[in-house]
Parts: sequence; C-alpha cells; structure tokens
Amino acid sequence: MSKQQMTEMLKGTLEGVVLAIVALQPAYGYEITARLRDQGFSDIVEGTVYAVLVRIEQRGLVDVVKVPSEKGPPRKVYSLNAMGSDYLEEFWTTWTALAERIEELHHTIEPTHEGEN
Amino acid sequence: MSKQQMTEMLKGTLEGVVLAIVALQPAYGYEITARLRDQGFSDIVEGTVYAVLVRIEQRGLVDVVKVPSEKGPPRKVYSLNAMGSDYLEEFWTTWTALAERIEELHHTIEPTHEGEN
DNA sequence: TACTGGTACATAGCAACACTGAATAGCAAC
DNA sequence: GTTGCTATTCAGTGTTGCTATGTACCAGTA
Repeated sequence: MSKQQMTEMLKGTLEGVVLAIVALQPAYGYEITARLRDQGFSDIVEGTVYAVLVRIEQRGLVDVVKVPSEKGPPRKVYSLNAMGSDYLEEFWTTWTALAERIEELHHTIEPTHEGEN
Repeated sequence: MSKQQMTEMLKGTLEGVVLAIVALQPAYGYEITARLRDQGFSDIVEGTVYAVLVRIEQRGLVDVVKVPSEKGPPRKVYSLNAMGSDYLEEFWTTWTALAERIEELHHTIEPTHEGEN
C-alpha cells in the first residue's frame, strides 16, 4: 500500500472524515490530528488537517470558538453546525454509492478469496 | 450526492477502477467508457478516461495494440501486464484499508439505522 | 455534394486537493 | 538558553478529474 496511492485516495474523503470526527464531539486541530491517528489514519500530516479545517470553516460547515490552552497557544475548537450536518449526510451518501460500485467491481474480478494464501 | 463531491472522491480511485475493468478483459477507450457507465459510474466523461489511459500507458501498467475499426478510427486496445497486475493488487489493498477505516467511522457516528425514516 | 450522426482518440486550460517544509508562538523543565 | 511538547499557519508543489473543443473515419441520406 503505497503512500502516494493513499494520498490520492484521500482526496475528497479526508474532508468528510474530519467532519465526521467533529460530529462525534467538538475538537481542535491538534486533537483532531491525534484522533485521526487513533482511527488508523496514521499517514495524515498535521499541516493537511489544518488546511481542511480552514476550508470547512470558510464554507460555513463548522462553528469555531477560541479557547485558551494551559500548554500552548489558544485552541480553535470546531463544532459541526446545521450546514455541516447536511453536508456530512451528503458525504455519506456519495461515499456509500462509490464504495458500493467499487466493491462490486472488486468482487467481479476476484469472486472468491478462499484459496488466497 | 453532489457532482463535485463525487469528482473529488474519484481522484485516486478512477485509475484503479479503469485498471480493474481492463483486467477483466482487454478493451479500448471508447469501450471502457461504456463499461464504466454500465457499472454505474455514469458521471465519468470520455475525456477523463482517455487521460487515465494515457497515464497508465506511460507508467507501463498496460500493453497497447492498435486494431483497425470498421466504424471509425483505429482502436487502441489496452491489456493489463505484469506491472499493472501488481499495481492493481496494491490498489485493492489501499482501497480496502481506507474503506474499512471510513466504514468504522461511519458506524461510530451512526451506530443504528433502525429508526431512520 | 453536403450534412448529420455514431464511432474513436487527443489535449489545453482549469479548479480542487493533500503533501512538503518551514515558520511562529506559548509554556515547562532541565 | 535550549530542548521539547503543545498549537496553529502558510507558501509552494504535484497529482488528479473535468470542461470544452478539435480531429478523424465512416455510413446514411437528402
């Protein structure tokens, strides 16, 4: 599983993934990066996450509150708003549609996995 | 499911999808476009497919043979070679990893779908 | 002949996206 | 005073799929 390949696949999904994490519970950038790692997205870099956050804020999908931190500069806490919620729902619809089509193709080509190793 | 969203999600997967179709059976561009439509990828445009074909040829993932057509200009028939086969396998590995992580996230957020409508 | 329409391929220009790499800033500990 | 963790930002880059258009071959037809 090459890095490059994952990078390209993340295009269009990372945004939804970040929104999904924020939907679970409001969070700030540094925290979101950590959660992504916990969720298995270990290859995603900090800078990328912040770029996504800027984007979704500009689109009005999240509300932002600045909260002082004890351990560094102030945190920007993001929470999903109504628009973001709608967008996220749409994201899941699109994702499901795509995933189904691709899985279908996957099964067409490799109908069985029994004798794999 | 917005067009824009699907466009972004296709990035990084379209290439694999095309390779998967060619893996099933050698095919030429026009034919591949048609098959994509049959497979449910109705929003993918011809020009895009040809661009992908140019790319995968340049990377040496497919072999190409020019075959005369009765109904128009000669067809360029693409078939998956050894490198392409390896690449496709890697593609499925990456895809599966990503899909699993995202599905996990999906279920975390919406654990039940019982009372949906 | 000129025109339409299906087949078949190619490409220049564009917008969106994730990554690289580096910078800035606050605070604690040694 | 410098190392290290927390926390955010941003300019520059490469890859990708789409738009829009052009080229070319051939059959039918008016």
